[in-house]
Amino acid sequence: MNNTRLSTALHILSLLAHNDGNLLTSEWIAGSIGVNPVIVRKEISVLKKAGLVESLAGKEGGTRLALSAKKIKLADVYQAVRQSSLLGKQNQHPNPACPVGKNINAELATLYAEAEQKVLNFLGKKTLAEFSKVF
Amino acid sequence: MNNTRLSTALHILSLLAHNDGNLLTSEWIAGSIGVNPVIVRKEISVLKKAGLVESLAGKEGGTRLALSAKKIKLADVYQAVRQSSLLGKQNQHPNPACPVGKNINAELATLYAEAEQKVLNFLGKKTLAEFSKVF
DNA sequence: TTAAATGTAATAAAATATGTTACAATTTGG
DNA sequence: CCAAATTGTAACATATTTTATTACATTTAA
Repeated sequence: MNNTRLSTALHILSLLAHNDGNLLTSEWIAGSIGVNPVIVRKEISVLKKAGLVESLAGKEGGTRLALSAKKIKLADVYQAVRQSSLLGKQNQHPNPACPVGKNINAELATLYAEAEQKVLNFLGKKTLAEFSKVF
Repeated sequence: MNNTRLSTALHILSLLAHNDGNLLTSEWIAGSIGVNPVIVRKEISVLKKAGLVESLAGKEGGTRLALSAKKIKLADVYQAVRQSSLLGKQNQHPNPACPVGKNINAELATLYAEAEQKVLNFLGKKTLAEFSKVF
């Protein structure tokens, strides 16, 4: 997760939470984040697949939350944008002739999954409403 | 942490733990991981600064643990290789004229630090000895 | 004194992430 | 119906990060 995707997603969702029901355009959102509107549309596409937002095409179109901000957990957002293991990639070509090389990736997978679960538990207790109420 | 550095470090340390006291060369370690020996030496350099391993230069040189595997916590390893926030980068150019843009990075920093602390707590309970005993 | 190792800088290559352009499809209002 | 504004997405370009490689000075044991 060495990228800005979760930050971008939380920024988008915070803006939507602050404009409850109103449709915001990707261009307007992009202006608040300071990125290209296409980046915003791509991230919105991901959030849409997760059922967190909905969009209307065409003139006067835009995006709004699909759920109340109280019902959106930060864990849902994380899972929507998540691409790879939190603690990193496993070693790519471990030597199967070595007892450590042969088994390390399975062991790492377990460890990383457990660590990630701790983060999910934490993020599962926080809602978008709480996160965005300070703005 | 979208890289293999923690995996590589744990692989190195597991090999050292399994050869208690013996000096292992970067070339030998690299052969088990399946990477270039210079990658191993660079990672060892980082682990050395953290006080986890020690090396001897010259012929018959190599690297060994500087502490018993029971005294090395996986949190120490994580902190040694850690470079950036676990949950990613903050947004780079948020618009200060927007209430959300103005404050989001501070809010993200707090959230990300708390999440990372959960991982540190988890990894602080695990030792290298436990992690590597299965090999 | 030679061979084998570390330590590290410099560079190259590969992989990821971000940005941009373009344009079809959709939808509203005039 | 038409023009304007928007989404959705593909294709491509650029930038950044990660990994690999080469080179070589330094250290140390036999």
